[in-house]
Amino acid sequence: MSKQDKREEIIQTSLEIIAEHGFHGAPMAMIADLSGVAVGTIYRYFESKDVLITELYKEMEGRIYPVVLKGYAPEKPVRARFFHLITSLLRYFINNPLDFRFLEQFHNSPYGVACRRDKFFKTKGRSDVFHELFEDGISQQVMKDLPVIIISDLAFGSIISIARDHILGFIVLDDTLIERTTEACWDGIKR
Amino acid sequence: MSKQDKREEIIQTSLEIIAEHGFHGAPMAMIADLSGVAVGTIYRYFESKDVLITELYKEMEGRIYPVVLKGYAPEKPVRARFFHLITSLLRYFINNPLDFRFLEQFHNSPYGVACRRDKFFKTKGRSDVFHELFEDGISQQVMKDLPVIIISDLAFGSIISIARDHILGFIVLDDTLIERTTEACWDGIKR
Amino acid sequence: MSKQDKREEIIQTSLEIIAEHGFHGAPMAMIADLSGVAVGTIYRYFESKDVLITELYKEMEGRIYPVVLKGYAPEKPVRARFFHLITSLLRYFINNPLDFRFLEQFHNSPYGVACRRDKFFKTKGRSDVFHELFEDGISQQVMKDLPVIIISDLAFGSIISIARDHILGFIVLDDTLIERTTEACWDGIKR
Amino acid sequence: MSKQDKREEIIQTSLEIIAEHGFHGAPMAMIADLSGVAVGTIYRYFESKDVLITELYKEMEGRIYPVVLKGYAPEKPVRARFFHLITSLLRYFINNPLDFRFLEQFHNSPYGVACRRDKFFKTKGRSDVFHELFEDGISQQVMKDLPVIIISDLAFGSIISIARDHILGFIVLDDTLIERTTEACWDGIKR
DNA sequence: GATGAATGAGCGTTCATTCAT
DNA sequence: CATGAATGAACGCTCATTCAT
Repeated sequence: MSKQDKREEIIQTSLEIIAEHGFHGAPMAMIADLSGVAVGTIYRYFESKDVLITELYKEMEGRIYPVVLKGYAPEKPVRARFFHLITSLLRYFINNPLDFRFLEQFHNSPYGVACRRDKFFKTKGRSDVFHELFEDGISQQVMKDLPVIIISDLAFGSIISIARDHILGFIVLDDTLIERTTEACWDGIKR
Repeated sequence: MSKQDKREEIIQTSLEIIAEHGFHGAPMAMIADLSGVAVGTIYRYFESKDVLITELYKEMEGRIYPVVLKGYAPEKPVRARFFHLITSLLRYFINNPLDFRFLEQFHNSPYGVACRRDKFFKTKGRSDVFHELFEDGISQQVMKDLPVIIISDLAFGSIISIARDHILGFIVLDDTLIERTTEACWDGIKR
Repeated sequence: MSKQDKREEIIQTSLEIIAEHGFHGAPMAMIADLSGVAVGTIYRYFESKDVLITELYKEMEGRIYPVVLKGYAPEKPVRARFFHLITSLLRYFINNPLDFRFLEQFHNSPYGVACRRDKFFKTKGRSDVFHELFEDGISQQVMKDLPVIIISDLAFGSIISIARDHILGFIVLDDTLIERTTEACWDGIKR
Repeated sequence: MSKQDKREEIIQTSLEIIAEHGFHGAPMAMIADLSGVAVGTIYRYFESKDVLITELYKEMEGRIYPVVLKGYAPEKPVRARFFHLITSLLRYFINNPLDFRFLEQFHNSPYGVACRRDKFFKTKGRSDVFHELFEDGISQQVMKDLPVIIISDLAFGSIISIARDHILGFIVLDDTLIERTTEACWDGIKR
């Protein structure tokens, strides 16, 4: 097994265990076992459990962005872009429930809060696609004149809850439901 | 100190510590210390830490419901009732950030998932105010014709995210902002 | 077993293991085992291994001082006082080889160096018996006009080496040998 | 880099790290890193860490002896020889504090005790310069009629303590102080 | 020979839970 | 009933040593 493969294996196994059992339910020894490596080996790839988790998060971002942005056309109208991003994200979560569960664990933890705070303060200058979209929407008066962060919460809060319920098996999201749900989100934020 | 008082004290202290430091950051010894009782005593009132946490959650519900339902008039139109419930809940979270932090910890944990699952299957028969409201809204064709659970996610997902950002200090919700935010939520689910 | 007894037991066991195997050769688990308590129990009495070791050192000082000072008469001439202290100390080490071995381990370790440094800087004002004796000796022109610390090294360095060799079994110190050795030490520092 | 060079490099690096951080503070990986070789390579030159340390000690002796013996004239009187050896040794320690620190670590450890014991039993037959000097001194009735080992402790114990305090910065030994200190040592052992 | 990734026993420490007082 | 000292399994992490390349 190559160095890259082993790193990948550890990442993937950690993802699975943490997604299923949470951070405390994922001892390094268990991750090692299920990864088929010795405990010490993990520490060759990740300085500490904290670092492993943080890297796992970065990995996650690296996986999601390309998928969600595939076919994204920044020149299209705000509404179309919103639909593209939201349905893509929703589909990603549906297709990758482990990623979703991990992200939930992550965001609800010291790491996540720190990360959120970081983003909040650092994004002032640069911008991610979502932020950009919301700012466009507001300035073009297509979206409500509310703080970006609230627009963001309205949209993400909703679809994350919905994704969660789908993954827990409380609803089954098919294409029409995804469409109509996104529509509802749009209704919430559009002017 | 009476039996009830002692129980209350333990519940309250647990709430504070868990809200601030999370489940792992709240050892029984610390809870005991700050509650002014012995560790063993906690086990007279709660079979285990798990039970304590679950009870804490029930306690929480018992506190929130009365506050949120205060002045609630089931005979009023769906829209008015929605506004009442959502703004009340939002205000409750704003005024009781510890409760909010605890609930977030709780929902994002094995307990929370189990609890959600329980509720989902048991609520089939009986009904809570929110459920009832959403069902009314849908059947009266005031709300979108989507599964109740999705309507619910649209509304709650949003306002929970917003409450979180307020508590983390990323936004400051004043009365107008609460009003306009609720309005946006309504836009999302109204037909 | 009383609380005091248990603390005493842990102290004594630690002393024995550390004296024989050094700090690294004395894992908490081994100390616990031989003390007849669980690992966790040690942590009720000592915050950490570092603290345990530091306390052990204080304990040691508390044991040695009274023994060495027994019958010490500050009004006697310098030479007599020197003989009293040095032979007492030598005898103490001979009778308590574990204490001696521990002290050697301690002094040769981060703890010990820090402790030495502390003493060096703090003793400027107050004074221990030995310091006082050496200062008296120098000012009365009975001892050589060298820095106190050098006088101290001349005396202690010698008798510690001698005690070590006795404990290792390379020599057998009897009363006459102790007497003559002390005499030699005295010759080294007397004017 | 030649085989000899590599060995030398490992020895020197180990010395520095161990002198500064002690045995536990000197992991093989760190030694390898700073030596510019791979961990595995060290094991080609030294069977184990224990062996490395023991060899390091031998190396040390090999370095000190020539320096201390430089200009040593066995035909000179005992006193002159004593002065030569003791001041040379003291100067060596002052000029090579790393060597001194290492030797202290070494002597205060299982290795050191074993080594001392070895020497004690093996030196019975053959003899080192110091031993020889002390035996000469005693038989010529220039030194006190005490066991050689005690004479040795009187001298070495003192100057090692003094060297330590100089290296720790508690005193500053200049030429006169070295002279007077050696004189004091001599007073201790001379008849 | 040299390499350094892999190993896993072992360490110091924590904390939910028990039970003698 | 209340207490809190005692327990020991479990955790994150280190590092001397091995061995495939």
